[in-house]
Amino acid sequence: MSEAKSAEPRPYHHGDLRRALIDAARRLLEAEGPSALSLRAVAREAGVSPAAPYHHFKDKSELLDAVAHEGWETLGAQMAEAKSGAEGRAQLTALGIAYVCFARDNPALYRVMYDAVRDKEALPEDIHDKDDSAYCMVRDTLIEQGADPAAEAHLELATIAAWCAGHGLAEMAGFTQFAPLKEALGGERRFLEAVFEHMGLFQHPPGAC
Amino acid sequence: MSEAKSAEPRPYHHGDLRRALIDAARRLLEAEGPSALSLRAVAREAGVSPAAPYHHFKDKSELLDAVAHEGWETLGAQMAEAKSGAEGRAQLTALGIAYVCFARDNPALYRVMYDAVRDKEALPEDIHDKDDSAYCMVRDTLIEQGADPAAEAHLELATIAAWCAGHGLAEMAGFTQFAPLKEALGGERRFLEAVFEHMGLFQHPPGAC
DNA sequence: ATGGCATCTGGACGGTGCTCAGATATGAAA
DNA sequence: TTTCATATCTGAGCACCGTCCAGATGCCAT
Repeated sequence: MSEAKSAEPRPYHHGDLRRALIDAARRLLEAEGPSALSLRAVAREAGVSPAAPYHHFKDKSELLDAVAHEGWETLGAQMAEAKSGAEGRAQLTALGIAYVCFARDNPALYRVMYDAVRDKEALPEDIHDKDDSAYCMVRDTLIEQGADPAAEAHLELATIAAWCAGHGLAEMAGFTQFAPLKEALGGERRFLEAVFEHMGLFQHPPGAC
Repeated sequence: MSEAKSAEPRPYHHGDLRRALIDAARRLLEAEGPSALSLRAVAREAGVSPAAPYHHFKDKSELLDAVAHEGWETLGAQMAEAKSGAEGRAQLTALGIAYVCFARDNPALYRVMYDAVRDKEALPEDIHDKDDSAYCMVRDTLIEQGADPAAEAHLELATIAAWCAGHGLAEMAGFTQFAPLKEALGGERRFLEAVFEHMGLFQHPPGAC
C-alpha cells in the first residue's frame, strides 16, 4: 500500500499470488517442517484453490526453487554481514560459522535449499556464479587473504574444500553425539571454530602448500 | 534353496518377505531413482499386496532404514577394502576416496542413507558406534597414524573434520561446474585427492597442530 | 484333528501432485 | 463506454500415495 510497485507485471485477482505463495510456503516450513510442505497446503495457507499455484509455477519443484532462492539470498546476506564483522584470516572462519548457524537456525529451509540443489546436476547460479553468492564470497575471501587468483585450479580446490567443510558441518553439528564435546569445548561456537581449525585452509595461508 | 537358513525366525507364507522387500526396494532404487521408491511400488515389485509390508515394517521409513542400514554396511566394507590397499598416511585419503566413489556409484542409495540420518537427531549406531562403521574406521585410522587416543576431544574433532570433507565432497563432486577442473587435474581420482590434500588433516600429522 | 496365530489380501479413507473445462476479473481496444 | 482477448482462479476429477482394518489363508504346536 505504502510502496506499490507500479511498473511491475501487474497482479490481477489476488494482488500478488506468487509472492503470497512463497510467503505461505516459508510460514508453513517454519511452523510444520518440510514434510508438511505440500502444494495443496501452501494453497490452503494462502487462501486459494489447489490449482491456483499452477498459474505461477510450473510445478511444485519450481515453487520450492523459489523458496530456496530466497534462502540462498538470506544466507548470502548473513555471511556478508559476518565477514564484515571480522578481520584478516578470521573472516574465513566467520563465513563458515555464519553458514553453519544459518543451517542450525533454519533447518527446514536449509533442507529445502539443498534438496533443490541435489535435484540438479550443477550448482545453481544463485550459489555458484553470482558475485554476492555464498560460493563466490568464500572464493573472494581466499583471494583477499593471499591466494593467487591466477592459479585457478588451486583457488577452486580451496573453495571447494571450504564449502565441503561448511556443508558437512551444517549437517553434522546438531547430532546429539557431539553434545558432550561442545560442552567440553565451551559452547557451540568454540566447537565450530575448533573443527574449522582442523581444516588446513582455515589455519594456513591458502597459497602456502 | 541351496542354502536355507534353518534356525532363523521361520518365514511363513512368502518365504522371507522382509528380505524380498528390501531387495525389491534396492532394485527399484537403482532402476528408477529415489522418487519412485513408494511402499506400494516396492510391494508390487515383490509381488504382494500394498498392505503386506506392514507386517514386517512399522511404516515406510522403517523399510528405508533397513535399506539404508545395508547401504552403510556395504560402504563400510568398501572403505575397509580401500584402506587395506593403501599404506601409511595414504590410508586416510583412500578412505575418503572410497566414500566419495560409493556415493557416486550409488547416488540413489546414498541419498536414502543420508535422508534416513537427517530424520534422526543423532548418527545411528551403524555409522557412529559399531567398530567396523565408517565413522569408527576413520577415527581408528587417525589413531594408527599418530593421533593420541587419550586426547579425546582432539581426536573427535579430527574425525568430524574428515567426515565433513567426505560427505561434502560426495555431494559436490558430481556438479558439472567442476568438470573442467577434473579434466585439468587428470581425472576424477586426482581431483578428489587434490581436494583432500587441501584439508589439513590429510596432509599433516593429525596430532601436530 | 484342532485351535491359535502370524501372515497376507481387498477394500477403504484421506491426502497428494497435476490437468482441464469453465467461471471471473482485468486492462486495452473500439 | 462497451466490447473483447487474456490472465487468473475455481471445482471436479485422475492416478497415486501411506496407512488402517476386517477377514481369508496357511503354518505350527498341541
